[in-house]
Amino acid sequence: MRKPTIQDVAVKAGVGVGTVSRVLNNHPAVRGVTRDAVLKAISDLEYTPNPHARRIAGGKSYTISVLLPVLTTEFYTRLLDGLEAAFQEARYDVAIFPLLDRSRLERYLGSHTLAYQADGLVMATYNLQALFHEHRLRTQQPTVLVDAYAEHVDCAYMDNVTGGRLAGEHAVKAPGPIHAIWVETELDQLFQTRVFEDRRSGFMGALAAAGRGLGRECVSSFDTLAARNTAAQLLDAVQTEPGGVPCTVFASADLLAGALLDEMAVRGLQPGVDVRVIGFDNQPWAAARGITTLHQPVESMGYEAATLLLTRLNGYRGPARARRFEPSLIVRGSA
Amino acid sequence: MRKPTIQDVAVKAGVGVGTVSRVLNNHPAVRGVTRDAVLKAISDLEYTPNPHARRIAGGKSYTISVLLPVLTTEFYTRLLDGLEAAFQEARYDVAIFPLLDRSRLERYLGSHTLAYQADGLVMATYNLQALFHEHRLRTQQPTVLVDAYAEHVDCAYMDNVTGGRLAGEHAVKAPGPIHAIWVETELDQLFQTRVFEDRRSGFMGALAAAGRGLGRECVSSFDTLAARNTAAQLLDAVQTEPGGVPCTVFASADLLAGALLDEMAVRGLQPGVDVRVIGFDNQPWAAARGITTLHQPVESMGYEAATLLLTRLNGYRGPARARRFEPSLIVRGSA
DNA sequence: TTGTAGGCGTTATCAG
DNA sequence: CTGATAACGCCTACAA
Repeated sequence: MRKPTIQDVAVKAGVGVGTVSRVLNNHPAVRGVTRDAVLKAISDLEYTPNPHARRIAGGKSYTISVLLPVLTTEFYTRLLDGLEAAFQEARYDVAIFPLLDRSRLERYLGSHTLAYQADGLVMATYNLQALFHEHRLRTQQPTVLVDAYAEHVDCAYMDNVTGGRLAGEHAVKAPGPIHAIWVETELDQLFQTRVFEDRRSGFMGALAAAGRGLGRECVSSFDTLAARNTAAQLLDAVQTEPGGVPCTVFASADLLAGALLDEMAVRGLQPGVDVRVIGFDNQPWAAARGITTLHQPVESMGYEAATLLLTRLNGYRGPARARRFEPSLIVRGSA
Repeated sequence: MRKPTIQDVAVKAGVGVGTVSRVLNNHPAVRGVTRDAVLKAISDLEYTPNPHARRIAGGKSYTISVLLPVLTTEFYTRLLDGLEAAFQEARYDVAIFPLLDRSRLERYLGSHTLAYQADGLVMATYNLQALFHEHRLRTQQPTVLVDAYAEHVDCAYMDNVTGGRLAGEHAVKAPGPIHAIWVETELDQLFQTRVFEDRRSGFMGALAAAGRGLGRECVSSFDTLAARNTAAQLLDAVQTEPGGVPCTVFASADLLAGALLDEMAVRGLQPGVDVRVIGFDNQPWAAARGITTLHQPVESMGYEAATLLLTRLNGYRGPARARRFEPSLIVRGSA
């Protein structure tokens, strides 16, 4: 009852192993009839190729390492969906390395791990290139950045500046003061991301272009409690100042927007009327709560990132490419 | 500049490949001098064996799949530290599969993935055995549960009943009412864990043994905001009822205890005097906040789980073994 | 105790 | 288009 091999399939289909290998790899030079016979043998035998054997025979590992932060957001689930879809089509395996902490990252970069054995590397959100040079990775693996941008590296990134701008352009459509809540950025330099800076600069730009100024700015860490407290502080200020309501608040992440809506409900403030709320991310629950927000084509970004890496693996040697993805505004009741 | 192979090492050390292979696998029949020479060649060349080649030649992949939830808690970082330490010693690679969502889990179990090819499986916290049967995994891989218990499977688990009991025994040392805050368990049956149930039953047992009853019970989801709200509710009730203070509160996770302390501070209630607080987990920040809590030997549990799996891989065929680990009470100012 | 040779399941390179 | 056959890097007898 041992696992069937390519040999077994070849015998059963009455062809040579080479032919079986060809149909396995979608090689064009196979006659239709032959291909069908092989395919039938494969399914009859419930044959699955041994990945280790192809790794050793082909000189490639057919494995991609994906390094990503472990924020338990839907964002990374969707990102992985996009990445995995593309890699699976190309028969690559993906190994996920959650960056739980800094020392773990360094271990991943040690030469004994799977990360080292992989054919390519996907780095999400954080640009760890610098660190890679410190550790002078011997085999410079093809690398692609996703949800991050850097020069001289292939990357697929979300244009958060544009996202911020769209939010700003929507904000200025209404009169009244405009406020914003930003997300506190990580302290560790290594784990820094420019996402929220970008959203801010896009937003500010739109306001400036419309000749509008920003009222209050608050900063909150990415945490429900902190978000709620920040929302309360902002509303306290807004409610006590003359002409404070109606106003518009750009909450630069849906988590913040949700907390703001909660706090507004307590105070009897009506979304879209007393306080117009614009979020960011289009989280799954954003629709139900009627949050006007920015949707990000995350899966597409992941898919494209994977595609960029695959072209490198297939021999592309040209200059680094950058693929930009634009968030789109989804208008709902909150603004 | 290509990766050195076992051949290169053999040449450099002036021995045959067989000898190199033997020292690689800790085979006893190698002379000390020879071994040293080989070892030197290995480190000179910075040679690392190709795991895929090992797999295909030896029939093992030397890879372990670790399935774990992605709660970004220190708990899983420590657990992985323990697991990886043991596996590294045995020259096994570990591939981490974060269980971001249900469909992803099913994909991991698909026959093409690394998880399927691994020599063994570690499942953390959740017992997914049932699912495995549904999917009738053909190659029943050796599996070990960690931070979870089930019959007929090797497992290393934290005795949360004892942890709860220790908390209870500490709680009953003081007079006054005793309250508790529990963590809401996951809705999806598949992703269920008994951890919090166990803490509860241990705690209740200790109270019963001491002839004491439980006052108020609250449930909170594992989220800072929810925890804070729950704490507020509890304190509202406690402060308004006669003889409500001083009292003792068992917060079954440090996250809950921290939120409780925050809310107490707002109300001017003194920890350890007005309200005695007992947490659970001994998070890194628990010491600074003076939280009396239960420390869990998480690394040891991980290490032991890995060891159990390794014995299976080395041919152990006996009955399932269960290794129990006991939390220990750390008394600080809060109780 | 050590070296040599055969084989593991694929892919890739040839002739045909 | 297809079938042999030589790699790929390692492990494991078997022989020395």
